[in-house]
Amino acid sequence: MKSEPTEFSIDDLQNMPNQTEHWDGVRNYQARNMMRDDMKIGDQVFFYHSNCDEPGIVGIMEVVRESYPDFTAFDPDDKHFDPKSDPNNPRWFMVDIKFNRKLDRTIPLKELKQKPELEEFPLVRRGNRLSIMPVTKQQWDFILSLEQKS
DNA sequence: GCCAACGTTGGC
DNA sequence: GCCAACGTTGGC
Repeated sequence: MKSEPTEFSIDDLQNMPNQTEHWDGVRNYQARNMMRDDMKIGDQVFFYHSNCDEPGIVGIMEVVRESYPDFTAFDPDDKHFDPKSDPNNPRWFMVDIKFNRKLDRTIPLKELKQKPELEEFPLVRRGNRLSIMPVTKQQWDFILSLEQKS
């Protein structure tokens, strides 16, 4: 899952009560579907910092609550307000995410792009703009194996 | 700040 | 249903 650290960083997550926060503001159908249909309690998730000095994977979190309506879509004062999302038939969903740990170092996007093992990983594919994307077990293990290097 | 690559919108 | 125009994302 991506977030701009100026908006919400892994430190912000770590400092939340219970180190837990709802992942609101996703307004893309593909990303929504993954939260709504695929993310289950106990699933491990990489936290990715985007749009910053060193874009990359910075930590690990865990799903602690499965899909429920993103209430920020109902609030006209909220940045992510969407008048088309009806509380009786919500368009947008979110999950709750809990801090697990920071990686010992940021694993930069630049480095991930150089790895033939990650050719199929959506994050490094051209033009990818999804803020949430699936990680296979193989990709997960490989990425974690990079943590202690260089 | 630029711009490529998308996704969404809305006229027809 | 097509597609041009527009808006957003996000690396660089």
